Amino acid sequence: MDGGVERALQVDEQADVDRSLGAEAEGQAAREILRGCVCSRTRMLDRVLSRIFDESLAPLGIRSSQLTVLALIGAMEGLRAAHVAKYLEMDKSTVSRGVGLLRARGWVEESAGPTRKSPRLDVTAKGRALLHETLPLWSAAAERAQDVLGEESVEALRGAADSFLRRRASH
Amino acid sequence: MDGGVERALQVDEQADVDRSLGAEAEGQAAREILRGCVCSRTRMLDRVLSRIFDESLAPLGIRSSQLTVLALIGAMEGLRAAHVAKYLEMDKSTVSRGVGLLRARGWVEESAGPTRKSPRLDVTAKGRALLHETLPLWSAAAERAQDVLGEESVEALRGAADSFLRRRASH
DNA sequence: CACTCATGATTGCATCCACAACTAAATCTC
DNA sequence: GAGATTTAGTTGTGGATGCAATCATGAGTG
Repeated sequence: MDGGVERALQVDEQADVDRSLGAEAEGQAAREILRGCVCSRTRMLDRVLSRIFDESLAPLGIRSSQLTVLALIGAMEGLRAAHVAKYLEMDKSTVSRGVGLLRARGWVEESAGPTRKSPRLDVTAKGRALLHETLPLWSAAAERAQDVLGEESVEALRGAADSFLRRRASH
Repeated sequence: MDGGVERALQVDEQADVDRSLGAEAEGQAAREILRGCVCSRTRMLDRVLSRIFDESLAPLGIRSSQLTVLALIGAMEGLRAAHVAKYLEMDKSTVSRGVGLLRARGWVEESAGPTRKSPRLDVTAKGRALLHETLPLWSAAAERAQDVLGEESVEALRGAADSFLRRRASH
């Protein structure tokens, strides 16, 4: 096989990426992006974490993304779709479809809200039961995440999220 | 304590929603998940970052996710799809379709690899030109990310990714 | 009250993402 | 070298995601 690629995947990716670059300016751009991109790195971590949590939650037929929405609705009274979108930094269309799935599965229901156009969202009894069932699976996933990412990485992620939430709240 | 849930929505001028988090047991499970879930928080940060980067890159018709793959292919010689999947923690099917898009747009081409079944991937001249063009837009996005998330949060994310990459490399 | 504007939600579209099933090719084993 | 196993890539399916466009409703103004 190709020594550079293999070693990159085993030892120190970044160092080998640098080493495998030619002197061309195009390689510079590629390296610059790969090294420094918080976005691609965060997405990678998201993929790793989602894989772990979704696998753990699979027996209950709910995914981590849906569980987040369900938990939010369950934790706050009188929540409406727009609030979910704002709090979770989601597009309203994503929330709309996500809530649609939660409703289709009988975990969430719409009640008449203060206005006609935006009904309030509530977790059904079935949904509350599910939330209870998810707890042990969720805990197991969290432990596995620690094993896979390492405590340092998980703590850093928590810190990043906390920092962002504080910043968002103060703005 | 977190406080993020309440404070975040307070910004929305919806004081009613603030009187949330009832004392019921079900709310406990929901709160537990919301507060502690690294997965949902990481995904939220991913959404925020992807929004910023995709918006910035939009004029060039490439998304951050595609740019990551393109940059990786451009940075490493003789890369094949399976390597991309491993390095970026993606499913092979996702890589397959992603590379298909990059090829359809003329940014990536397949050359005959060492074996028949796995061709090597190379960035075309057009792709290299694009990589150059992305640099200033990417830098602008990185700056905006700093503004939105805050330096502390971005640094924590970098640390988390670095920590994970080191750990993965040593395993 | 009518008009305007902002808000909340849905739908079309394209992509992102992964699991499962499948095909084909490389590798291993005997 | 033939058969079993592993590996690489594709395709089907279902959900996640966001942008743009749309529609209905709420709010504000004259």
